[in-house]
Amino acid sequence: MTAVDADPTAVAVAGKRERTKQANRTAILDAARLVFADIGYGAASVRDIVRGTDLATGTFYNYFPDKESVLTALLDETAGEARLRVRAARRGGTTLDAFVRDGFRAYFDFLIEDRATSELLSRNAGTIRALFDEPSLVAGVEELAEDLRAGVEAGLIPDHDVEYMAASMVGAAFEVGTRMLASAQPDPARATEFISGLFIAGLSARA
Amino acid sequence: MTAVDADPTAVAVAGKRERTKQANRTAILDAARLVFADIGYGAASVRDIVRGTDLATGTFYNYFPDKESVLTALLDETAGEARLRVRAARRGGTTLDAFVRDGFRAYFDFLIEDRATSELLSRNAGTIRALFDEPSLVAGVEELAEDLRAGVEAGLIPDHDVEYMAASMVGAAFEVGTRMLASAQPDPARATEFISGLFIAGLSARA
DNA sequence: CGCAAACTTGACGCCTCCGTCATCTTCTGG
DNA sequence: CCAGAAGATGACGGAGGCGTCAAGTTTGCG
Repeated sequence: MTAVDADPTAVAVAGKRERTKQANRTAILDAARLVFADIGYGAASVRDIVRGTDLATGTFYNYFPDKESVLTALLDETAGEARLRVRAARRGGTTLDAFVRDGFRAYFDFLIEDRATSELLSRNAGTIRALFDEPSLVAGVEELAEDLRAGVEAGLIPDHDVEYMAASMVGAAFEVGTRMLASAQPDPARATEFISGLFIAGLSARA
Repeated sequence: MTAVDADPTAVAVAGKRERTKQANRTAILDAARLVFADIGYGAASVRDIVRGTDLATGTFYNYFPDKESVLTALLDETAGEARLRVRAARRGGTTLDAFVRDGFRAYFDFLIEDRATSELLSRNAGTIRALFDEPSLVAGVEELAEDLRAGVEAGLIPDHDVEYMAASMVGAAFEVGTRMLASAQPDPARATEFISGLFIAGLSARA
């Protein structure tokens, strides 16, 4: 905030008003991500979020009506991107091997790149699932199921129960990802190798 | 409580004092299981638990010092039993096939038998993991890892990364189990069949 | 420069939670 | 049957959360 203003030649890309608004919103989201990951969504209060910020209580309510809408924004903006990336990677492949490998790899890469969001998700997966029926990585299961269905129809993927395939892939990736992050030197290539081998062989077996 | 007292010939198996204590403790645990599953551990208050009971606030503190110790008791007493069952089933087998199949089957059976606990666990998995380092189904990953390690040494199980094997099995079972419970007529045999096939083939592939 | 609009601030009223404890009720052993 | 122990009860003081809003500050613009 001060450092940015220090250079008088810096042209205001947008009005100062607009820039501050953006900064405040981001500050709130960043603080919330930390708090939710740390003590969990349920235990967190709006005050906890505000405290992670240099804003006043009232200001919070200028940006979000309540705690839940902060979580929603967080999921839409950050986790939503992860979903897109994973899906794009998956759809790039034209073989079972590529479909599986590229999808998992994109997911593990994301976990490492944005650990704050990873922690938010793993800490609050149950709550997120309970709170919304639709969204987030957790219910990205649906997307996987869709893609698997398409793959099965195209003859790309063996014809097992699509729901179960999706569930097992997401569940395994989630848990293996957590394990990977717990290590001192997370190695997404190794994690990808393990889990891809598992599913490629596992799914290739006849129904 | 009234019905039990109605029969004057019913011999007090233990003093009434003792029986009431047992009943109160159970009432608190039952209410807590429901509340935690419903709104999540973090959002739950001691009052919420007490309200699910016909006891007074003060009585709660005669049984547990705080919310956390209720969760601990719940996990020790109920989920602990699940872990034992799964482990016993798994260890009964002398082939990879039996090890995998029986373990998964015991887990899925448990999910169906004790749905209240299942929901408690899936809703609060993240919190439980964050709260304790050691316990519960969630960290039953450790036990699986141990058993897998033993299996690998005995030549029963192919030599992949044990941590990753355990993580992927637990993660996949968790998610597939959730899916199974969501169905109108949960079929543990079908779920077991799917996931066993996946892992038996997937793990049998060379390292 | 100066004023209106936009935004921030934090104190306020209301509410719920926490853990305690004096008091009342129930049980038990003699 | 009774006295004393065991336990249940719920009101209480203290803490902190919620969402609001009057007052103050900053920005944009003519």
